Amino acid sequence: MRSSWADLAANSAAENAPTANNANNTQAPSRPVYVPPHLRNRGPTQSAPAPASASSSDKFSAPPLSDNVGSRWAPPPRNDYRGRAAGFGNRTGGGGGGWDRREANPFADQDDSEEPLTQQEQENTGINFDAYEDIPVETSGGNVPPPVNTFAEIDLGEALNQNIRRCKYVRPTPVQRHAIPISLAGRDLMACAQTGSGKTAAFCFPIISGIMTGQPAQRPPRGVRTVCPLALVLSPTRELSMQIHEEAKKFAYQTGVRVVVAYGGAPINQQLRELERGVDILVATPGRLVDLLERARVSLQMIRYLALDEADRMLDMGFEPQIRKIVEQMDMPPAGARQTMLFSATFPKEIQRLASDFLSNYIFLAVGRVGSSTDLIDQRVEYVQESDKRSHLMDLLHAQRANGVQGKQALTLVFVETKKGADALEHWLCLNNFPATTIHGDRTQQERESALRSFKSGNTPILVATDVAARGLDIPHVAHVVNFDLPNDIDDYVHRIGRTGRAGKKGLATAFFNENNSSLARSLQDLMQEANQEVPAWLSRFAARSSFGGGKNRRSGGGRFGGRDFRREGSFSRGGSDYHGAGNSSGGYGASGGYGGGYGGGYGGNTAGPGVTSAWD
DNA sequence: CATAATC
Repeated sequence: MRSSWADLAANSAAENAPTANNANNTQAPSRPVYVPPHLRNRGPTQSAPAPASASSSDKFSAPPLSDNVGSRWAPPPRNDYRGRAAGFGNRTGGGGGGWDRREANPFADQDDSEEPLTQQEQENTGINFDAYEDIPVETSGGNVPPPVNTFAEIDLGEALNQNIRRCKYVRPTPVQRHAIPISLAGRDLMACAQTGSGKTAAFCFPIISGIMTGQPAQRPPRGVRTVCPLALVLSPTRELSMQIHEEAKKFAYQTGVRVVVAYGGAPINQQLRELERGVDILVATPGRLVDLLERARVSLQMIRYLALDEADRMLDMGFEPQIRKIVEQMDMPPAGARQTMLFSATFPKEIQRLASDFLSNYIFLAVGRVGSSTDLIDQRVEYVQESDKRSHLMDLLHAQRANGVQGKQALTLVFVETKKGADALEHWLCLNNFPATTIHGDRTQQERESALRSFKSGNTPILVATDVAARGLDIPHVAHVVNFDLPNDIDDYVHRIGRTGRAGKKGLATAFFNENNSSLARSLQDLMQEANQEVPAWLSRFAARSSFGGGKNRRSGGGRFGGRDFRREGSFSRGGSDYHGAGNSSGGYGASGGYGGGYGGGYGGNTAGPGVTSAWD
């Protein structure tokens, strides 16, 4: 279980109590004082660097994982980060010198080893590495750093490596193999990769590593309550920000790098307190961040890293002004003076054009979608009149009920177009004895979070959602995504069905199509064709009828990628095999199989051995 | 047109 605020407060109080007595010779306990990351977590009275014997030559023997479970704190590791100034090697966890007085163990909810793996965990280890062997990768931009095959090749430092082990990641995912070296080289990046492909780690690892190795930050002026994060991660929904925060805390555990989240719909005071305890990486939704900036509680002047998750959504009509305000009109260093990383599963080229304002000499990276070419997601389209949708859904749910494992119904995520529609459908499902709940923007944040929890746990195996749940959310074991109402944009469809078939597992996606969705017919047909799905004849007729002009909804890059570098438009010829290697592509490893060998574990199907997992998120 | 995003 996650530590509640009450727990944290209690811990914090307990921690503060003894130090309050010798407040004369140490930092005032009630007022957090900025301490650069490399000086944090040292004993309160240690003002000089540790003796050289504690430096990077010291070996840290990792404790067995089982030592880290339960409620006790993990033993403080020695972060012998290679290349750091010698003598800073003994940041001890919970030392109280910095702003990490006590850091909740984000791995505390890991199972004890004596407890058998839950079915969920067994499935989590069932990564189908074979499915990734032939994922196409395209990079463009000048001087692209070569990809790596293992985490060991990347020098992330011992603390981060240990967290990677704790996460049970054994090797980097395709997007990580390419994106991490690019980011570590200090380059700006625009990356297209399916959600669930390990993007969070792909931008978190370089940020955390960079903060640990970088110059200590300047102290902000005394007495000012403004905090100055070094990295900013923006995402379009509160739940996604929460998820990124949870992940990032694991990666940053005992590195001395502090991650704080801020989003709306929750009391701001608690978030302010967390910020005042210090922040290196701020994960936020745009609205709450603007609020914090206007209150001058946060300043962006020290930002070295900017990451936009679901970047195409962040730059679409609804979000763009807020993002521009944050990135261009506050006090953030300009492109070139910071490192900017944009990630999304889809990247329409109009959005790429907008996004290029935020980037400087960037590298474009596209990693083929995992699910599409390998049929991990079984996509079906059924012709259903509006008036028949409910009974049709009932049929699907009945069928799904039989598929449930261990008496529990398999998780079904039902997307609708409107918030009212979501409430109505949930109500109707409950009336008909289907355990359903709903998540959308008219619900309180508490309701949204409890709906998501209840769905994830299987207590309410049917979740009716608007597009708030379409992107990025990692909900393991969604067996079925139903597009009760199809979206107007094919990219939204891609994101929605991406909630299933995750981490190399199979999933089912059913869409209800009727005349109201004519404008989507062509792009849906194309997408399904590219994914080797069976396209019903009636859909092709719709597509032929409604797409004379080519349509606004055509996908920008073809099937294997969520997008293609818009800087290369013009040299691009559709349908050829000149997909890779054209232009200034980073020759040598772009083509399929050109970097084979990285996944040669020989784990066929979905039955990899326990503990064998990848950094899929 | 909808969806999301501060109070």
